[in-house]
Amino acid sequence: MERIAEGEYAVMEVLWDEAPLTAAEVAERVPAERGWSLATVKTMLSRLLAKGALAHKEDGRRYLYRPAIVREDYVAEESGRLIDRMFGGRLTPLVAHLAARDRLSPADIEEIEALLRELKS
Amino acid sequence: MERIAEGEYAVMEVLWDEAPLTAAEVAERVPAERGWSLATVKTMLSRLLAKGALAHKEDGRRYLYRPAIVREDYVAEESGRLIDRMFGGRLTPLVAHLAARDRLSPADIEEIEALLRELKS
DNA sequence: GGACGATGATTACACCTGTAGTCATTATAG
DNA sequence: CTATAATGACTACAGGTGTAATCATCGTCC
Repeated sequence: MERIAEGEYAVMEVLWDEAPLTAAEVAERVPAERGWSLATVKTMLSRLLAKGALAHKEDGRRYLYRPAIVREDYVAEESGRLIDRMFGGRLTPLVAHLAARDRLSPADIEEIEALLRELKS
Repeated sequence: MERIAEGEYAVMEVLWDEAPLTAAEVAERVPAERGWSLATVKTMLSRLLAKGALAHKEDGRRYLYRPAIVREDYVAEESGRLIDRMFGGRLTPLVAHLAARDRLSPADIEEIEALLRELKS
């Protein structure tokens, strides 16, 4: 599975949320902050097709695009990569790190504890 | 703080671990899997200097390199970026995700629970 | 004192990425 | 039928990145 770039990821998000879509529909749904032209979105779509991250089906003279990779898999790969690089593959140091940087509210802590309790049962 | 590329990060790791070092010493310590020549390491060092991620001190006719940014800060930025992009800024979904992908052993769960207990006190 | 080795600086180059513009084709509106 | 609009394909181009090679300089060994 080839690497997906930051910008391309924005396109994937759109299609993971709703598919299939035409290029124009994708362009409409990309977050406005990107300020992308339709041409830019089309470039992204082509590159993602070439990378095998999207699939397409002909619909008359245009394409309907659809994810060819599962979001969960991609997210797993990316988070795994970060945790491997920065935390020696261990999640605990990441949690400790975020806690130390005040990225964890008491509510977060409660929530994670509840999740872990559930995992054990 | 400018962005540090994947390869450059390997050099930062070396210097976060031990500093100051000369270019040759850094090259020796870069993980062998990279298979980098000394020239490549020198390029990395120059770029990191230009980005302000490293500082250098002259030692005769060579440099001693030393990190100019704190590892904790960099790691915080990168993990924050990933969590924002993929988990809407919340840590809980990340933990849930890793659990669902069997990246959490019972020992991990224990460890995180202990950490959270400590955080609450 | 001249060859040699180490060192930072400079240059090289292909590939990826962000950000489009242009082109050929075809369906469509009038 | 013809002008127009939509669409994918192709082209463009600057900046970042991986991966070096080359160059100029300076200290050192014989």
